Amino acid sequence: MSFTESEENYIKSIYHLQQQGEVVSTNDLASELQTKPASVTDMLKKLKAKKLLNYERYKGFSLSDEGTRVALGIVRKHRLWEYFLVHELEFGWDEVHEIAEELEHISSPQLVEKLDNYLSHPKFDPHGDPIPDINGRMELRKQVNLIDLQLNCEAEVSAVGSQSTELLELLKHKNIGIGTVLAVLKKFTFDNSLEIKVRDFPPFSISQQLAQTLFLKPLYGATTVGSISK
Amino acid sequence: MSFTESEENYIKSIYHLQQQGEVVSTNDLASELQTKPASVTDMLKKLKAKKLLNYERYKGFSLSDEGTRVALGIVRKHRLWEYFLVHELEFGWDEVHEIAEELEHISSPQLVEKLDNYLSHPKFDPHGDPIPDINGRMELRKQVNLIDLQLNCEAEVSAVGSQSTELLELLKHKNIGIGTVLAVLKKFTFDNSLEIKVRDFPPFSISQQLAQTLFLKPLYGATTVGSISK
DNA sequence: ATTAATCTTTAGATTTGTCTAAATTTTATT
DNA sequence: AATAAAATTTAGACAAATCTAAAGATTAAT
Repeated sequence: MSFTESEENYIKSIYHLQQQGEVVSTNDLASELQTKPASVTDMLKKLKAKKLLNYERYKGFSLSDEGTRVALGIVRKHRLWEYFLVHELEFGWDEVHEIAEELEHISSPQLVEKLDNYLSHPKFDPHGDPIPDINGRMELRKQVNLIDLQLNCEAEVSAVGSQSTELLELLKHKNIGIGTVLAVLKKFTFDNSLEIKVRDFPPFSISQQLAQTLFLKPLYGATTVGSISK
Repeated sequence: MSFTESEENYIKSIYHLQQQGEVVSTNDLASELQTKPASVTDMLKKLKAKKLLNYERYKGFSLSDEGTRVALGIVRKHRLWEYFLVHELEFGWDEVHEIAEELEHISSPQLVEKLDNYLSHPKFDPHGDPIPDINGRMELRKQVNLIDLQLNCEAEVSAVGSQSTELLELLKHKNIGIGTVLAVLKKFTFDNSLEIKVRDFPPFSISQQLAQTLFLKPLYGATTVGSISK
């Protein structure tokens, strides 16, 4: 079975929102896709009819197994093309997302496999996201300690190393929590403090002790700190 | 200005039909695009409104300079991708057309230039068709004797060197005629015979004497091609 | 537990590209 | 030149994907 570009975009967005943890809502999906909730509802019905989605009106929705399989196929194509654009064509890693959004809809399965082979089966794309194999399997993204995070690489806080009230108080004061997206701008060797930038806030600095408690994972579609997309 | 995939397909088809010499008609275009004449008329009006086409109802049409420029851009992308698919991804030259039909609609101009650079500015695609440069200029294609045809380069029989019944009998037996598309798979130096492959038939071999009577031109836009700059 | 606020869906319209069937224009034939 | 044939265009309809506006369902708040 084949799908329209629009259907594929919905499937991919649902997949990504599901990965981010929360239950996906019609409104979430509408804003992710830059469209209106009414349009989303229409498409949900189509995807349900094609058995890609578990959906009941007013009750929410999630990808079916088949929908997930399709989503992983699109993600595979997107990330392989990003890898090609950066490592072969010498694009910057911040320039390739939009182009890959087009390339991911090219349908030939043979093309994907030949490309994968040509690139020697890369496991991660230029943003650090894992590339699913032909069966949809991919390596888990490992959490990285903030201390070890690459400069200017956006990542999302996924765990904290302690639950102490003192730590939580400090995190709250600095507007950092699970899901916060940030990047390291500078590392100071004098005291191992870091200058970081949290989305929608001006840069500020944090201590080595604090940094050590924060674990992060790279973001899908991460960009330079200057131009926050997604 | 940008164009829909459908608009681009119309522009490209008009370009190709114009290259084949005759004046292009609504019916020709409809059958080329596997659609109906009424649909063609609708699109012609759209393309005229976008100044890509000189068109007056019932009087015929032709690409404007701007339309030609756009067509050459699409042809450039198509042929560069075909080159990539065959020479980098190791597709057979007979497998790449449909895939390139999709890839030619990817919009990024930067991608085209990086790809061209990556491939070291090839002048001809795997079928022997010339690849327009960024200004729409490309090398003229001349008729080539079958003896001189490059290996694995598809070409269309455009002339035979004799009208003898003996020759025509042989050509008929081998299913070769004007317009036949074939490629040379192998050349044998022992007797200068050639192993060739005619579309839709298994490969077979022909003698030096026969090969010498056959003149071919690479597929698609036949003879002329100027440059439309600016 | 009502009411208010929010979220989701329906109803009906719009745009793009297509179609069929009928009308119009051009061209070819007698 | 008149008429038949062919090519082209118009008129009206449809499917896909979207929109706005309004109605329906759920959730939150008093």
